[in-house]
Amino acid sequence: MAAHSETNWLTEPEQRAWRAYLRGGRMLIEALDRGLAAHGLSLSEYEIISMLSEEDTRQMRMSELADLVVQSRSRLTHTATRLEKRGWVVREPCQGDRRGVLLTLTPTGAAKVEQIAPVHLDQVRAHLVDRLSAEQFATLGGAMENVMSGLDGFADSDGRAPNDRY
Amino acid sequence: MAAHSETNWLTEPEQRAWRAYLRGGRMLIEALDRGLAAHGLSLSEYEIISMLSEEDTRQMRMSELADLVVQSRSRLTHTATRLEKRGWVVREPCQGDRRGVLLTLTPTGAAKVEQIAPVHLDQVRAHLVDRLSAEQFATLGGAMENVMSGLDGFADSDGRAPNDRY
DNA sequence: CAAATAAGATTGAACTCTCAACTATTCCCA
DNA sequence: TGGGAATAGTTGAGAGTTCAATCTTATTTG
Repeated sequence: MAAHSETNWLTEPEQRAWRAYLRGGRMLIEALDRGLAAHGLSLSEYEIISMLSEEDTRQMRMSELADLVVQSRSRLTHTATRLEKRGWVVREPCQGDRRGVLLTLTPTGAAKVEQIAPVHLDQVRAHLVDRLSAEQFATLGGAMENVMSGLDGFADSDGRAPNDRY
Repeated sequence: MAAHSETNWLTEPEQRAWRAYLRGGRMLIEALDRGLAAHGLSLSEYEIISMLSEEDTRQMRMSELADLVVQSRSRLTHTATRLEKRGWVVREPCQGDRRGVLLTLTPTGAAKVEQIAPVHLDQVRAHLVDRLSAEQFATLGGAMENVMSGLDGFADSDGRAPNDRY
């Protein structure tokens, strides 16, 4: 057993796949972001109000939402403040836990989601779904679920890893 | 044929795959970014010097590099300036086209890439490659190549789409 | 060939995100 | 039950990114 730490480089096909993932992913996100920018919001802003719109109460705890959209709590705080200024969300106290804040979608915000959703969906189709076979897409989804489960709880919402508090 | 524009929502499994892609992708990038942050650089900075290190001349035109790593020219200009301050790259005039700039990896920069590459690779393996079957990973790569080719030339490096210049 | 247009890159101001520090509340347990 | 630790969220300053305008050099075309 070689005890030395020789680097196990990626194989040629692995290398290629990894590059495609990184570059293609960046291109996709950018395209979607620009698509939404034409309607006055960014992809991550859309994710936030869209997630809220799917709750039957139309509200969610800040930290829960931060985890869901993979943003730091601090970032969500700032973004929520901006969204609040635009009238799309409001903060409500969370009864039962006075530390908590419920970010709540306003009717205006809900209207915005409904207006944007079909547009955004078209772009997701055009750039992603329609470019893949059903099987490819399903495999992609499964793969990313694997990735997610491996990373679950990897870092908390403010960037400190679980084992960072020694 | 219904001429109305009713929204064709994603099917349940499509929805699930898309969400996994978005969330898993964000988690992955974030994990890799943090992994590199521990060594003093961000993922996108690493991408830049890593791409340069693979050229036999160890240099690349700004715009070509910007396209490769999917950053706007402006962003690359700023980032290159910061990398230059750290001594990892230098700008050189591009003979043959006096508009051009060749971003060039310094020996120090090359050393940094060599130092970081194995670390980064381990993280890519741990969070992505090792979590997927060979077939899943290959399919993922192929899928993202499809996405890439669909988006190729979709927007230039400063964010203006090809058909934006009317 | 001169004017117009395009391409390569930069600039600086506005905006967004990160990081560390901080307040407040709740949880744990001795 | 009280005090330490963990959780929820915010803050502000610094770092990074975007956007539109600008400058310079190449290329096109009338």
